[in-house]
Amino acid sequence: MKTIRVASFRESVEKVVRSIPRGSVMTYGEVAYKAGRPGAARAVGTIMSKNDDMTVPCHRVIRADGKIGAYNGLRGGKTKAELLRSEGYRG
DNA sequence: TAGCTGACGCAAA
DNA sequence: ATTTGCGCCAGCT
Repeated sequence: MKTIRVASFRESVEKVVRSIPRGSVMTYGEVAYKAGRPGAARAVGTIMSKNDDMTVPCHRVIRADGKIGAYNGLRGGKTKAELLRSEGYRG
């Protein structure tokens, strides 16, 4: 029998972001939708901002208007734009 | 438990 | 096309 653990929205979001293939990007709204909470794009941003997990390619999550948005800069001076461009994203 | 914060999203001007 | 304002949701103190 499985544990009765209910994945927090945060865990779902991290899982979705982790599933984003290299060279591709997803909007906060899309991530929220896949995480099971359509419209929670804001919450996704809130979660990502405090996310210290390097296993989550949070830099692959951009805004719905096409802008890159913000980034914690945990990569070491690398900007979100630099990382995305490095992976093949041109915008 | 309640209130504040913020890597967003969309509509209107 | 750009800027401003309001609404939305989950996390953190």
